[in-house]
Amino acid sequence: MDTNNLPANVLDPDCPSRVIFQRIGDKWASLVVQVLADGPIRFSELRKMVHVVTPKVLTQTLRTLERDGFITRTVHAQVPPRVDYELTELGASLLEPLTLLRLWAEDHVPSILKARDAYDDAQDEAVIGG
Amino acid sequence: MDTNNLPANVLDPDCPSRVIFQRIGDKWASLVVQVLADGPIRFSELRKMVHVVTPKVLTQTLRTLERDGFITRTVHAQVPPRVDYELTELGASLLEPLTLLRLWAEDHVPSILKARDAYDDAQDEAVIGG
DNA sequence: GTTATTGGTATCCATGAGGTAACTAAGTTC
DNA sequence: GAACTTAGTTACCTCATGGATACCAATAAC
Repeated sequence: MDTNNLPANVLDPDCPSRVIFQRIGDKWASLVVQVLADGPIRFSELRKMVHVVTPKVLTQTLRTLERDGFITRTVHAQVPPRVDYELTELGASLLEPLTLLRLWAEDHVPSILKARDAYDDAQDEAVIGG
Repeated sequence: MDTNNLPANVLDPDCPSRVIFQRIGDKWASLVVQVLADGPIRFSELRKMVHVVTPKVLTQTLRTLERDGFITRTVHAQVPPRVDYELTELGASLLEPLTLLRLWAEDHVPSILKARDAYDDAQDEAVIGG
């Protein structure tokens, strides 16, 4: 391992990649990015798409994504206000790995639910068996 | 949208794929899976690899991964005890998308840090400018 | 009988993530 | 002048996650 060239390593708690890796795993951030895949969208539309997120939390999520360079925020001088959010090139580049992960999750739902049932049954038997 | 055939959709809060998608984003789970990529490993070794995780939290993470069918837990009848954790086929299949995401994160660390600096500078100027 | 080892568990506690609800700006409509 | 609109902000509260610490079981070595 070449520590001079700072090899990024998610397992190192001091490596920025670990922080970034976990930011991607954020409850809302990755969902927002995937909604933005269909093009620019305004705040209220986004709220509807990402079902059940409070304005406060959505704002927090969007600010963080903006700060990290994943999205841009465009305020239109209108009344009532109109604000559009759009993926940057960086944000768009995240779509590919993120989509693969989403597809994996969607594909393996049955396997995981099955594993859970089997595990829970085994637990029950262990308890009954004493 | 065909609701009878249950099209998996991460954006639907009631879809199991959303839960699973977010479990992958768990602080420790995805890290553990990536460590297990190198083959079976015992509890104490795992703790050293995933740097700074308390035994309680590691146990919780491992139990959840086991329940969801990502890993197996093998207890050897020895004293002192030896417990090995190993990826299942399901868990191993997650490695591919997860690795792509990790590589993305590691590759884009500089871009993100740069975006952050630019954003913070802009914020500072806005404050100074009044 | 004391100590060391491994893989945990039990208990308590602090942080913070996220939810609720009310409020604001600013112009348009009624 | 009251109400509606969008895109938030603010204050307040709650609950779960995760951290710190101590302890335990079982046996072998000393």
